[in-house]
Amino acid sequence: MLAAVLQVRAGSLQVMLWERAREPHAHRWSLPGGGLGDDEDVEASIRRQLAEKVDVRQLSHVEQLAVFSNPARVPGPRVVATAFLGLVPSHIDPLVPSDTAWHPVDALPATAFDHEAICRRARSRLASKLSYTNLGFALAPPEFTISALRSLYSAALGYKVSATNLQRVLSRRGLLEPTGGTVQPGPSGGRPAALFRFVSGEMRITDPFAVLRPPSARSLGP
Amino acid sequence: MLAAVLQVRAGSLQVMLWERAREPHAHRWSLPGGGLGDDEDVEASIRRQLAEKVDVRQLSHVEQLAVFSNPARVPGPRVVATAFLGLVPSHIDPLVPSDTAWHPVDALPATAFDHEAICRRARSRLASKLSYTNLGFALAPPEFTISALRSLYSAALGYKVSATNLQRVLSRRGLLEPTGGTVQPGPSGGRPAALFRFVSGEMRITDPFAVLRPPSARSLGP
DNA sequence: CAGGTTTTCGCCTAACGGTCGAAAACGTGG
DNA sequence: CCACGTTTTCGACCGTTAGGCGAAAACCTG
Repeated sequence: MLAAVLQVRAGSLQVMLWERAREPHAHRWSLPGGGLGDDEDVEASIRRQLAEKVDVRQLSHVEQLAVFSNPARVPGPRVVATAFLGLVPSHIDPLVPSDTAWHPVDALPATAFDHEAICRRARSRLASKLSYTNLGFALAPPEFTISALRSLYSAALGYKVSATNLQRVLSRRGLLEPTGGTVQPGPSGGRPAALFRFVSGEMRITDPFAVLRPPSARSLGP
Repeated sequence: MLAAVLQVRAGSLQVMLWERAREPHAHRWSLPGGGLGDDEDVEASIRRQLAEKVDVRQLSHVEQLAVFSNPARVPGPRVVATAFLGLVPSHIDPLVPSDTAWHPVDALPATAFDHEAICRRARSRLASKLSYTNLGFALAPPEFTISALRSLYSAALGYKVSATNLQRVLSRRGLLEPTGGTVQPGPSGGRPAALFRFVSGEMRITDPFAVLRPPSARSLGP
C-alpha cells in the first residue's frame, strides 16, 4: 500500500515524500504508505495511511496504479505493494509533518526501494488521463482562468500547451463551463481573465477514438 | 492472483472458467488463479497458475487489471486478489482440463465470489485498449483478412464495426500491413480477400488526443 | 491618450472518422 | 460463355476536430 500523491506546486509537478529515519534506506525519500488492515479494502487503507501525512479531505482523486511485487524490491521478507495515484488541487497547501516534503518529479532526491519507478508510473498515468478524461478537475481549484489551467496542464504534462486549444477542446467535450466571473488583471495590465469551472466533480472519460463506435453512442451533445 | 483469460470463439468473446468441485461456492464457475510464491512476482505467478489450465505460450498478452480487496469478497479469512487480463489469439484452440470451459462474457453461468465483476473489468479494459492501442494483434492470428478482423473487433467490442473504417484507421496509424497473399473465396463466390498482419507484436499505443501535444510528438509518419 | 500587456475570439487549414456507392474479382447456373 | 449474385476493395464526399495565427478586446502605466 503506497501512494504517489501529486500536486502542481510553484509551476512544477511535485510528489509528496517523507525522509526515512531508520534502516533500511535511512535518509532516503520514500512514498507514504503502510500495511493493510483486516477490515478495510486497499482504497480505505491507503486513505488511512495518508491521513497520517495530510488531511485526506484535501485529496481530490485517488486511484489504483499497479501492483509492484518484485521479490527483491525491498530487502528482507517479500512485500507486495499496491501503488496508488493521489491528487491534490493546486490551491491547497496541505500541512505536512516535519519529515515530509514535496519534490519536483523531474528532480527527485535519492529515493528508497522502487519508489522512483512508482513515481514514474504515476506521472505517466496522470499525463495520459489528462488527455482523455476530465481529470484536470482534480488538479485545479474550483474556479480558474484559462491561463491558470494552461500552466497546470503544462506543469503536469511537462510541455507547453496552447491556451486557445485547451479551452476549445475542453469546452467542446462539455467539460468546461464559464462561471461568469472575471479576475482583476495584474500590475502589468492586460484584459481581465474570465473564470471557468469543470462542470462536474466526477470522473468522466471522453472516448479516445470513436473509431468504430455505433453512431448512437457518440461522445457528446451539441 | 486471478486471471480473466479472454478469446474470441465462435463469433463471441468468451472467458475461461473452471467449475468449483468443493465448497465454498461448489459448482459455481471461477476464474483460474492461486497464491503467490516467495520467489516470483505477480506476473510470473499468474503465468504459473495459468499453466495448470492452458499452454501459457498460447497467451498472446497478459497485463494487470486491478486489485480486488473487499474484506467480504470471499468467505473466511480475507484474500486480496490481483486480477489480470489474459488474451488468446482466435486461431488457437487451447486444450483445457475437464473442469474448465469457455463461456461467452455476456452469458456467464453462476460465478463464484466477485469473479463476475472481474470479468466485467476485463471486458471493459479490452474494449478500451482496442480503440487506442494495437492490442488487436493479441486477438488475431498472424495473418488475417479485413473481414476476419472486423468480426474479431465486433465480437470483442460488442457492436458492429465498419470494415472500411477499420482498415483505414489501423493503416493510417501504421499498425496494419498487407502480406501480399490472398485467400480463396468461399463456395458462394466473391472477390478474394487480401491478407494483412499487424506490423509488430509489441504493444503500441496511439495517443488518444493530441490535444496539447508538441507538434514534434505527433502520432504517426508521412 | 499613447504604448504595452494579457486575454479572448474568429478564421483558416489539415487530418480524421462515418458513410455510401461504384468497381473489382470471384463463383454458379443457365 | 455469359448473365447474375456475392464478397471484397477502393475512392469520394461530408461533418467534426484540432493546431495555428492574428486581430480585436480590455485592462494597466506613464
